[in-house]
Amino acid sequence: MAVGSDFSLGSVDVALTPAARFAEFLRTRGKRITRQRRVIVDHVASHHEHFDAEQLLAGLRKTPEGSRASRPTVYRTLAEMVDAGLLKKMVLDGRAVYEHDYGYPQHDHLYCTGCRTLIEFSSDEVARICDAVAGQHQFRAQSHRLIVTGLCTHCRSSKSRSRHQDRV
Amino acid sequence: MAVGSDFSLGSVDVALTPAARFAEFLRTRGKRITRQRRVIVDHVASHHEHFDAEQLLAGLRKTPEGSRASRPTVYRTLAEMVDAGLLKKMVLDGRAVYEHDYGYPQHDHLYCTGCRTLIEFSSDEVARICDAVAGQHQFRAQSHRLIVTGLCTHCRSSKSRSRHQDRV
DNA sequence: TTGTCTGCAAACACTTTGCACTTTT
DNA sequence: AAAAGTGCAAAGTGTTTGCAGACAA
Repeated sequence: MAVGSDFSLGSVDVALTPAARFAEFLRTRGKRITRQRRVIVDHVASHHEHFDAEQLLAGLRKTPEGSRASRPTVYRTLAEMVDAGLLKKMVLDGRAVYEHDYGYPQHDHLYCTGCRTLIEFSSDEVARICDAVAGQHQFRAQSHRLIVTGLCTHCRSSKSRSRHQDRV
Repeated sequence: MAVGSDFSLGSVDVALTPAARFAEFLRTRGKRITRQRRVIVDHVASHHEHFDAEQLLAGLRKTPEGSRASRPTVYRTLAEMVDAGLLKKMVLDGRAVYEHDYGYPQHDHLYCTGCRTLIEFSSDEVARICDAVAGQHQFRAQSHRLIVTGLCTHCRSSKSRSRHQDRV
């Protein structure tokens, strides 16, 4: 993941707000800082849960500001935010789910097939293993994704009721 | 190519051929052993690489036998084979990829975004970590999936050429 | 002004489904 | 004969794209 700041005067990068970081990203790419892009980053930055495009769109439409961002624009902007290193994308049950990646520590997930909830956890062992394995295969690891699928306490109780299919 | 005998006199389950295992699965579910299901399992069992529905369909259509299995039937049968524990499904670049799961040891993958190749590796440490983490969160782990994304040696050379987008 | 962005509608890839007919049991 | 399976065509999902008008620089 190439993150670096093009102009580093001190310890710049880390202190930037997501919006500022995105603005910088756009600027260095000759892209424009439009109203919709601003509204979208702000909205995303103010919500810290995992979300998908549809949820974001729904959230935006609750505000007069965000109502003006269309679905295509939301999709386009999400892709840009991933490029900018603000968001991380993963695919669950056939749709893309996003989470914050800027200023957030590396982590992995437990995924409950009952309630479709993601639980975060950290383990530096995982990263260590990835590096080791990559090395053994002359592979240049860029990132990894570990998802432990199962049932959370809550869903384990109502297990027999809910038909939890294992789509991956 | 279906190999073995359907009647094992010694150690049962593990010794079953994929086709036999599938037949048993179908039987116990009141499902029927049709020509297309037979052709599909046999074809799948005789190819040991990762594949997606389209590749399987293409492969089937090269044989007179398999030509009679339609796309919907292939999809339906793949789902059944996953249920039967013969195949494991994962999603990469927006389409489902299958791999053998019957009689194959647990493993994880390195995924090259350049050539979209999966490289298998095993690490019991990973399973250990998953269990540990699940325990800490009162989570009942059913399975896990670890994918290390990056570039293989080959693609690392032609890195600048190939536009390797990071869809996940 | 210039060139990027946007919204719309249509297109997309992959997968699933309704239904009349075919097969297995 | 009864029940389950199949193929076809059509419908879904979630996401992407072509294009003309809107807008940031």
